Amino acid sequence: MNETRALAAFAVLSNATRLRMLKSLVQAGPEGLSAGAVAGQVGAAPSRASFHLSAMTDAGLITATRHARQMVYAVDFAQIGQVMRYLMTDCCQNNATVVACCGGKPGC
Amino acid sequence: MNETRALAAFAVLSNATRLRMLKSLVQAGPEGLSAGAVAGQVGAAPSRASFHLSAMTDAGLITATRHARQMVYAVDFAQIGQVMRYLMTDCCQNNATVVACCGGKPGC
DNA sequence: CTTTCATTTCAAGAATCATTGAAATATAAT
DNA sequence: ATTATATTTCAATGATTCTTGAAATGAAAG
Repeated sequence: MNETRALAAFAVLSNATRLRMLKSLVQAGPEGLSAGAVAGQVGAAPSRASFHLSAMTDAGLITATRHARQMVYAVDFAQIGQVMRYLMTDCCQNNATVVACCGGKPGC
Repeated sequence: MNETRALAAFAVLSNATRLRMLKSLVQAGPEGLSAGAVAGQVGAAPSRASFHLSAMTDAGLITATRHARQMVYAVDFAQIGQVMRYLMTDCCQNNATVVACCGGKPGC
């Protein structure tokens, strides 16, 4: 994970439609969801869903595989972990407060 | 932390100038840095630095306090922790792979 | 009270991003 | 081959965002 990739990841996450798509895909788990299913869950037109799913794929946050005549998208959890790690370590220098929040401390 | 605030935070983090400003402010620690010092460190014109620092302040990632005739900005580590937590928990449902990355596992 | 220093605000233009619907592509079924 | 389904691509439009330099504001010093 470098700065360029992190910036691309944050850009993907800064859009409401895409963030909801990510949540839908997280819920779907490793099986993933078809483009049409994602579009349905977030209430987006097919072309709009495709546009955003491509952006997420290009940024490396999700994977795309064809399954018969549908495209199936799934979250790349390791990549998201890398993004979080970049923010925690490269940006925040493992600041204690930040680390504590991620460690699941209730006070945060 | 809710979706709206998280989106604003990601938008802030998706710009190279702002991400570098954040890194400079992290290095500066709780003392913070003046607007001019931040501008100097990232090589930005005063108006441009002010624009981005305002965006970061509005998103809640940094704090602004006047000190004589200069504005001093400092990272709000708790807020950044909240953003990370939102991504880990609300978006990724504490997925094991994501959590492991943040826990500092070397394999990630 | 004028000057100086630090920062912000403003307006204009450039650049990027998002949305829409129509057309095109890819795959499968009849 | 034709038809149907799923998705992507494309072009046009609209909406945000970014950058720049000039002007305005806030605060301290002479």
